[in-house]
Amino acid sequence: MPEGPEIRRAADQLAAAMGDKPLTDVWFAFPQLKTYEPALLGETINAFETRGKALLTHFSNGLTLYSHNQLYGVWRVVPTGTEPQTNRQLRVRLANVDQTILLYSASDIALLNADTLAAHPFLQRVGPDVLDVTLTEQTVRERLLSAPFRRRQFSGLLLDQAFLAGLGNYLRVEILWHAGLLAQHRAQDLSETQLDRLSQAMLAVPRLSYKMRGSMKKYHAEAAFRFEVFHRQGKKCRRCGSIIEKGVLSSRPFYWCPGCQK
DNA sequence: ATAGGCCTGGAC
DNA sequence: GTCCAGGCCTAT
Repeated sequence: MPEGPEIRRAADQLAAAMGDKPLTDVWFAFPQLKTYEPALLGETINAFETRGKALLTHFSNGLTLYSHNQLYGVWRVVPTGTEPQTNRQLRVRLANVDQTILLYSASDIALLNADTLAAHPFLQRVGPDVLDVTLTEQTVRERLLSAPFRRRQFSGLLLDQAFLAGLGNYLRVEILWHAGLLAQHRAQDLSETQLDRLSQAMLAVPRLSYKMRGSMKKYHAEAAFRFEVFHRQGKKCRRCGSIIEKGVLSSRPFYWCPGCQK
């Protein structure tokens, strides 16, 4: 369940399912987490927080479950007592009397306290979250122009969670199309107008994706975020009619419109 | 900046 | 079986 908007949507669903009801079942697959099961039983969940693609489940006793879904982890919500049949590896189960949340396949899971949370290697280095409503275009613009980010090509910069948290490959591709920029460009070389367009797109595109309930059509068949270039190689750009191209940048698939992005 | 490895599931 | 993927870490 990959990029920031999808993780945040999952967090919303988990929060709605668990509410503030006490936990009646706590189960972890990993042996080193099993010792925490009794301590969490009867506790409640204070909040599901996201920091980019990391999900933090804060329990009422002060512990926090850190989980990162990488490319493959997935959360499910089911009525308690109706665990689905699946080939996926169950890693976490938390339940109250009504609802059960299940985390499958994720391998990057830890239980943290206030101290270890602050010291966590990923959380320590992530930048501001693009879905944080207090993050403004002005702040993004200043960050783009600050050292060392100003010298870095967008191909790598937009995937770097230390720059901004929550962007991933489809958002990188879509943001650069919306801003009309090439992945080889650097902030230090942009005009004022280009900087405005980029900082605007960096917030607007992920926020629109979140509003549209993410990009994952398999899970949200109705209305998903619409890609303009991602996975559209060989098709016509809806803005200029040019044929969309595909390549590899920062060892990830990259898509662009040669007519719109120069 | 880039390559390779890790982890897992789905498409083929 | 093979390859690819929306991620991220480490080594170079």
